[in-house]
Amino acid sequence: MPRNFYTRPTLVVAKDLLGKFIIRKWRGQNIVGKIVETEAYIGPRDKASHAYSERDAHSSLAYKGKITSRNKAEYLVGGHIYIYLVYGMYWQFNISTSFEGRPECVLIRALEPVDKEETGFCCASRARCHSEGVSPKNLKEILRSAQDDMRKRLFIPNGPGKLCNYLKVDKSFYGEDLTKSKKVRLEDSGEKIKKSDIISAKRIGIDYAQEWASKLWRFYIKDNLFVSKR
DNA sequence: GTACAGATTGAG
DNA sequence: TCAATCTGTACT
Repeated sequence: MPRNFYTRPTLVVAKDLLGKFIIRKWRGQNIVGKIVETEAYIGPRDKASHAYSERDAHSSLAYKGKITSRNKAEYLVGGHIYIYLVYGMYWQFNISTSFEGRPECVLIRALEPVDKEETGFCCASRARCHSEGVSPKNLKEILRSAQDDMRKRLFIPNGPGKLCNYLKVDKSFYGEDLTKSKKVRLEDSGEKIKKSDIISAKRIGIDYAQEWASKLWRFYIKDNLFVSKR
């Protein structure tokens, strides 16, 4: 995706990211996932944002926010990777949005695994149904068994920490430019997600953020099986 | 230097 | 419901 995709308003980007492919080049192969769940963080007034600061939130310079060694990638022009560790063990993959100097970003919360076929991309779940000769009706059962198989390796990218494991990304991707990187990029899948298939909900794990905790800034594709559990 | 909470997760 | 696990940040 080009720069001007990422520099639009953060809530627009967060919704528009649904259905896009993340393509990670790793050891000569492509690891691909379709984005199915996102969350917007709009600092520094947003108390859930890492750019929030009590001191700056109400000043006329409130767009500035605090800058630390952890959150400085949030301030880069849209299209850069902001990645950090939570709870001492899980990486969180974010994409900066808006202009340089504006600490706004989108957290990627879940992907649907995608296989790259000779004919192009297709969804792994569908490919597996096809190869095993089962109807999509039995998809849930298949996914459950696949999940059992892979649980130990956290390979199912249905959560923000798990998708980093799936994509093989870590702190070394901090500040990477998605429009230029040779290791990871975003691509339009050609799939247009209908407005009625985009669900808005409260963001997860930020109950401390007071009035900002109730903002409906989490977006996911309706009925998609890879949306993180709640 | 030290204390402490956290944009999660899977097990029980 | 709970604990694993460790870094960034604030504060002494």
